[in-house]
Amino acid sequence: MVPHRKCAGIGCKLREHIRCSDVPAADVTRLENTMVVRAVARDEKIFSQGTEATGLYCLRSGHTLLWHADAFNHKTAFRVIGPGEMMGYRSLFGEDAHTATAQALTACDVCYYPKKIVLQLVDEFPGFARRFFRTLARDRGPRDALLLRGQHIPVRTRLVNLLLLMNTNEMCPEDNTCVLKLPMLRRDIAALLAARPESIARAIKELGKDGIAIFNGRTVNIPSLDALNAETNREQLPLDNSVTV
Amino acid sequence: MVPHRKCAGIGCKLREHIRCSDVPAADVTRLENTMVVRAVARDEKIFSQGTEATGLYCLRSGHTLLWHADAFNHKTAFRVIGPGEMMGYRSLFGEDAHTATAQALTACDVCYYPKKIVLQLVDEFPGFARRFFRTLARDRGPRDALLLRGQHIPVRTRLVNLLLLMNTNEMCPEDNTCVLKLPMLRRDIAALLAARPESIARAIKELGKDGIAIFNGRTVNIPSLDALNAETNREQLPLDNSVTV
DNA sequence: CGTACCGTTGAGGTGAGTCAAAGTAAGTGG
DNA sequence: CCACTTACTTTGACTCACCTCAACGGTACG
Repeated sequence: MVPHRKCAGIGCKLREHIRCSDVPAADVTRLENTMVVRAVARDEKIFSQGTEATGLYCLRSGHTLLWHADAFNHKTAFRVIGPGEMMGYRSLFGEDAHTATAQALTACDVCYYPKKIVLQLVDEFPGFARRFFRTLARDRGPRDALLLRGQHIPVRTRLVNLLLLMNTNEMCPEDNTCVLKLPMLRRDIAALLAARPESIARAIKELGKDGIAIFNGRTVNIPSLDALNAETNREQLPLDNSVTV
Repeated sequence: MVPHRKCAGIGCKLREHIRCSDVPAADVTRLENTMVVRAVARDEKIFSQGTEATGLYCLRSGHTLLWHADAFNHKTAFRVIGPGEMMGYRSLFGEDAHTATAQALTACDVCYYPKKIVLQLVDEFPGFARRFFRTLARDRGPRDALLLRGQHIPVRTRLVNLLLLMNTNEMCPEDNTCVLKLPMLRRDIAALLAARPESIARAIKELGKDGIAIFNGRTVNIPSLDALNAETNREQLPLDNSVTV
């Protein structure tokens, strides 16, 4: 697999924050020493809704799905976390229990930073805090939700939005075509789009028939990114994806 | 009008943050001096999607609707801001243009704090920053959206969820009944629930017929809060509403 | 006493959910 | 390597909640 561009160099966004902030080497070492890396198997849960937030998680590799379950266990996925991205920071700073469950879509390597040291660094180093504020404020969750879960948008268009979102996270040639490998099952796509797997299958069939996106298992062939873009009328919003946060 | 409990004493959540933090009196005075209070008429915009975020807004009185417009101007409301609540902080810290428009549902008094001084205080006083982190992390927006806009939830239930959310913001007697005055039009309710005004009217009629919530213009009579709660199976999530943040 | 907007009601159409069943891929053990 | 199990995916028929369009009633305001 081609290494993700956000993985190149350093590993995860938290360390990127650290590196670009006014944190002395001694504290960086302290952070590194308390960090734990854990290998997580597919379908395994990294943290669970309702449990206490004890630290910060960061994906070194793999993909994770964040979902929320309501009172009668109706699961609603709202975010895909890719390599280099952090998760669990909302509950950490909210001082609440986790409001979502993080479940591995693929095998993952997860970095874990204990709450105590993260909060210490935030308190002591304003530059670090500022970067964190920015990440928190730019959390893509609410923004993505509008694109992926708005019911005035048909399922077909929501699926296209998902492809475009996943595309910004993945390698893609510059020649207006693209081959994309989705890390999730149909039922996960359904949970993300607030639809049923059957509806996803039908939308996939339609997109294939129209030559917009040809699905082959989890591999998606996109003959023309322009045509894909034309399917949706979303505006281009700046995303918090770049290496230099 | 009965004064809102969050308005009693100090006025807004930002000043509450300040008061409970380690900020010296001199800096508090500095903040007070740069603050501007503006009277805003119904329907007037406080800030607009796409414009630069130059400061922080806080409602001293009145209600405001936050909505987002997509490329073809399809408006989607996602949050009602009540007295004492802040808005615009997401764009402020994200260093992005506003991704939503704030429009007054009723006449409002709005406090405005320039970006510069807010960021200064955040940098200088960790206790203040910490409180802000908490507010940012606990932003009700994403959470409310699940209750108000999930399409697996019927419009009738979404309307009940809205009543329950508005209820936590308003005065309400303890005897299990409640009279609620909604600050918005039917079309605003529709925008919040991602539905059409006609569907809202039909849901209102149904709730009245069943004696769950009797609408009379913008006044809603709720004979039994228990019955209203029984209409929905939402879990009780801690809200960032209390005066002592 | 219009004009304009808001709110309600009705009739009809449809996208997506539900249910059931068949098809396909992916493991597992002999 | 093949039977077998299991889980995932797709398809079809049916249903329904909500949307659309259109008309009408209410209320505020000049």
